This record gives sequence, structure tokens and C-alpha cells, in this order.
Amino acid sequence: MSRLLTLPDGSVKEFPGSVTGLELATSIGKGLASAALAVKVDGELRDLMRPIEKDAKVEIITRKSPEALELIRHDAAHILAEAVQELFPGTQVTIGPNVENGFYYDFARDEPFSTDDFPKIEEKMREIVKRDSPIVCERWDRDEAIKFFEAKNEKYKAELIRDLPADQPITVYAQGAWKDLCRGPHMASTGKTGTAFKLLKLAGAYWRGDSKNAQLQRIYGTAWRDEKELQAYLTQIEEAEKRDHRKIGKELDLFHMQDEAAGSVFWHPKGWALYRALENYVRRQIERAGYVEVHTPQLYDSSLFKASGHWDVYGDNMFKVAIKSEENPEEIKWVGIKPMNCPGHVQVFKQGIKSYRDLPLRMAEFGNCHRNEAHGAMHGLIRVRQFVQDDAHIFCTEDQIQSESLAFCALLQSMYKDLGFEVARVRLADRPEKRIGTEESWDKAEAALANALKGAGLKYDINKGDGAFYGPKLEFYLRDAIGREWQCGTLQVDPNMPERLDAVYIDETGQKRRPVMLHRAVLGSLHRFLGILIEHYAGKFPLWLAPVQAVVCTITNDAETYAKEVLAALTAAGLRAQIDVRPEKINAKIRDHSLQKVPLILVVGKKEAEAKTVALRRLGGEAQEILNLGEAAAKLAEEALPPDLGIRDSGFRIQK
RNA sequence: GCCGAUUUAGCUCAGGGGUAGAGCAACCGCCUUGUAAGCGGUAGGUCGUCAGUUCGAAUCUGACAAUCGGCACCA
Repeated sequence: MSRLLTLPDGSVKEFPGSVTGLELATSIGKGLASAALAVKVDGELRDLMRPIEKDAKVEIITRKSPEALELIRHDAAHILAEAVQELFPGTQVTIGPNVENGFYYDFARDEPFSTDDFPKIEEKMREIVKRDSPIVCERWDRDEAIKFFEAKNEKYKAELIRDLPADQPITVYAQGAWKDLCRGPHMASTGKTGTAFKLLKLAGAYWRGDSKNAQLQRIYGTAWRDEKELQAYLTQIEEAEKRDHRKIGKELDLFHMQDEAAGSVFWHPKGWALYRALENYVRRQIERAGYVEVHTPQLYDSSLFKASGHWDVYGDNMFKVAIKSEENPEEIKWVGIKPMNCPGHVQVFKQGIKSYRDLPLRMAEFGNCHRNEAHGAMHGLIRVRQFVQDDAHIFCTEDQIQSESLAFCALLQSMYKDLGFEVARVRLADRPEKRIGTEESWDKAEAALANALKGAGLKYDINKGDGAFYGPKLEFYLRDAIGREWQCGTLQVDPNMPERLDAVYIDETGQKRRPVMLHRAVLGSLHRFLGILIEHYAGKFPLWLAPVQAVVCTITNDAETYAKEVLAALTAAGLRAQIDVRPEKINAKIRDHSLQKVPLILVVGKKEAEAKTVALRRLGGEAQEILNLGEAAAKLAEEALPPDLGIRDSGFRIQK
């Protein structure tokens, strides 16, 4: 039977019978045949040697194709596994997939690997690449495969085969004498991988991702088409490290953390100035959007968290305080430090009788929360034990979910824009398998969220089954200056909490009704968001956020009196300004404040003091601008206005 | 919580069984300076904590803590 194969340019090739990707490439040209790495058949990446059994759309994959990286990385993972087994006999192999920018392979071995082993392993990998052993796909009988791997004492591989669905063929790839169970596809020989790879990290990982299982040793690596791409990637990692918020936080003296308060932040004056600039901005936005701000207690009797359900479900992650009774030391009262703000907000809602006319009631709080995060989970400002959420709960009717969600989307979009981000993507997490509530209310809530997203012009995808047990949610991701995505914003529909804590309102007919609660946050945690913000701007904040917006520097001490006058004018105009009258050369002062990423440096010497002017130098620029003092203060104060109060796009550029 | 690594001066880091070193910062002088490092000097550390081995531990061993890279977790 003949095959009709359609090429990407639309041309169709006919073959009399079975044909492999390599034969197809050869028929097109010799050059293509030698460049071919794999073939894409109806969108599925396949080995070059595998026969194409039906009419299909085909594409020959070469080193230039985007798919080449997948092939190179997966082959590199196999080469890593072979190298490790050659060097460390007795090591068991498990799985080795691709990840973003690279690959990993999980090994089982009693002795830990060390990064000192990396050069040796890389050397062996290069040797295997040089051997250029053909990679051949073999179809095996299931029992035979199990026997084969068990005989080699590869119990993880044997377990994988046992668990494969019965109808799935067992394929084993042989590269030279080394064999591994794999779905494929692979390139034709080990030489195709090339040597633009590097082993990067060593880590522990659970077998099959389950903490009940054995811990394996994972070796991470990266692989690219050529040395140039590899070097570019390594440089990119270095750049990301340079903007690490923990490093910048220290360099710019924004905050610190210490052993005695693990997971909590000591904000220094400059870090706190940044924090407050952000907090004040958020406060203006929610006020404008019709929220009321409240502030609720940190400590609650355990009975409230038992009623809300948190004590039982998340109790392990809560900080609990045992209080001994004065009269009876045997008697202990438990209180919990709040891990979230919802129970508190429901208490405020329940004060007095609420009418349908009060809805939607948007109750906001900069909620200070504590969660006892696992040691290994903590990470700078990104994951902490004490943090503040830009939290709010919207009490509304089921019918108001859509309009409130739409308003929230608009608020979030405008805030991300002001803060220099774009919405990268949105996910709608819908009903999970284990859930409460009627199908009808789920239908309604999911549709309301989907319609709100459409109304806001936001594209989204479905995060299937990942909603809470009581309602669906939206997850908003933003993209930072180096392309990373972070989930910050969230909106969650919750009819459960009002039920559990007995919140009611009186409807138009005088009946008691349950409101729905929308939990929502734009930034999520202010702490975490500031970490992201620091990395996004690499410490070079836009003027309105900069902890120190301007420094007045004297050239000689003749100008000191005048410099103080300049400082006073700037401060009076509302700028966060400082003065530097150290007996240092102006070069040294410029350098110091530039390294501190101060956006505005105002130099004053004898000339300026006499003429009542300032010489303005902007961060990153070399030009200086001579301005009259009064003019300068007014101009800079206007430039320093937050984006919601002043001129937008004031010319500040993000340094990529 | 799990696997591995790390912890030495304010910061970045070197060293290493006989009680500690550099650069920068700080402090004190001198220099009075024109847009990314002026010169000299001084001071600063129970070498993460607690045990153990040893004549002697910052160094070796163990436990604990924190941090880092992952994993698991993230209401």
C-alpha cells in the first residue's frame, strides 16, 4: 500500500510502501538525510528509523528545528545514565526526562554523589558521544524485559515496566551495549548529542515524587545545540543570580533575616521605605475600587479555627500557643496565630445585621499571617513564615460573582501594569473530584469566572480539577524582566466559609440568606511580591519606588551649607532624599550612590552654591543637567509621583 | 520534613591539630577635590551552637540550628 506524505511546504511525496523518516529525508536530499535527527509525524516526534505506517503530515527535524533541543536533552540524559553506570557500578537507573533548559536523571545509589564527580562524569559522557554508538529501538516482550532488568538488579525499571498499561509496547533503547527502558524518541547515535552540555546541580528527589518513597539522587544538567548556546545559557544563569533578591537585599541594605527568627524578615529603613511605597499604592487602589479596609486580630481561640475547619486540616502548619490557666495549671487553653484572614473578616461581617443592600461588601486587610512552613520550603522573601497579604474578601450573592470577578480582573491588570509587569497567563482551576456543593452551583461559579475573564479580555486555560473542594478559582501569573512567570494574583469562590461560620444577610423578601465569599489578592504576599519586584528591577527601581530617591553630594565642604538647603527643598517637595558631605572625591561619591542604585544624584559645588542651582545626574546616565533649585525640586517631585497619581511612563526603562 | 552542600571580621572570601588572614566597608588623620574607587594609619573574630576525641580543636567526630540547591508541601 502506498503512503502519501505531506511536507511542511505543502508538497506531497508518494512512496510505494513502508518508509522510514531517514528514507524520506534521503529522497529529498543527501544533505537533509545527514542533517536529519528525527521526524515529526502528525505532530508526534519519532525516531528516524521507525517506519511511517500511514498517510501523514511529516516534517524532518534537524539541528536547527526547535524540537532539536528536546532530542539533544533527552539523549544527553541517557548518556549521563550510561556514564554514571560505567563509572559507578551498582548504581540503579530510574527515569531521566527533559525539563526547561535541560534534563535530569534520577539514580539510586547508597553512596552520595558529589559535585566533585561532575568533571569525571562529563568526561565519560564526552567519551560516549565520541564513540558515536548507534541508538537502536527494540521492542521487547514485557516479561522478558522485567526479567532482564531484574537480572541486572534494576528494580526501579522492573517496577516501571510492571506498571505500564498492558496495551503499551515495551521499548528498550540500546546505545552500544547499554540498554534503557524508554518511550523515545531518540536520535540515531550518541554522537548526535554533541558536547554542548554541562552538569549543574545535585539534588534529592523522591521516587515517583512521593515523600513516602525512597529518596533518589538527581543529577541536573543542561544541553544545547552548540557551545555558543551553552555559554549564552550559563551567562543567563549568572545574570539571574546577580539579581537574586537575597543578594540585592543585602547589598542595598533593604532587610535581613537571622537564625532566631527563621522565616521572618527584619526590614531595614530602606527596605521598609520600599515596602511602604508599595503598600500605600495598593491602599489607594483598593480604596478607589470600593473596598473598605479593616484590621483584625493575630490571635484567636482555637474554637474559631475549629469552626472554620483550618485547625483540623492545616493545623500542622499553624503556630499554636498553649496558655495555662492561672487558677488551674492543669487546664490549657489553645490559641492559634492566624494563618489567613478569612475567619476574622467573617466576624466583622457578622457584626450587626447585613442587608442585600450592603452587598457586595468588599473587605480588605493588609493581613499579617504566620504559617509554620517546613524548613526546606523557605526561600528569602519568596517563602516565609510571617508575611502580609494584600487580602480582601468580597461578600456577595451568587449573581454578583461575575461582575465582582470582572472588576477584580480590571483592578489586577491595571496594578500589574503600574508595577511594571504584564499578565502572563491566567488559569481557571475547576471542580476537583472530591467536592461539596451542587453541580448547579459549580456550573454557575465556573461560568461566572470564565465570563469575567472574557469580559476583561484575558486569555486563560483550564487547570483541570485543581479548584478547592468548595469552589473554583482563578490564578493570575505575571512575567518578570527575565521572562520568569510567577503566580501572584488569585480569586477564589467560597460558599463554604460563610456556611461554616454562619454569615448571613437579609434578602429582598426578608429571608436570611448565605452570602458567597470571594477570597482575592492581587500581589498575594507583599513579602513575596517585593522579592519578585527586586529581581524584576534588579534593584534599579522606578523613581516612585526607590527607597532613596535622591542624594545630594558636595564636591568640597564649601558647599555643605547649600547642600543642606537643597536637601531641605527636596524633602519638602516630598522626595526621599539624603545628603553626602563626606570628605571624599566626587568620583567616589558618584560610584557609591550609583552602586546603591539611587536614581537621582544632585551634585553641588561652589558654582551651584553661588548660582543656586544643582547638577543632576541620573542613574545609568553620564549627562548632567543644570537646574535651578526650585525648578528641580518641583520637577523631580512630579517625576517621583506613583503611576496612579502622576504622569505615566516617565521615561524610566527596565534594565533587561 | 527528606537528600546533598555550606556556616571563618559588617560584606565577599582565603586558610587550617599548636589558639587566625586578605580586599572592601568602618573609625582616625591628611587631601578640598567637578561626575563610577585619593593617600596613610587604627580597630575589629569564643572560626554557627553544644558535646566528644586529644597534652592541645577553629581544624577531627557526633548532635542540633540556620542558610543554599532540589524534592515533598504551599489553605
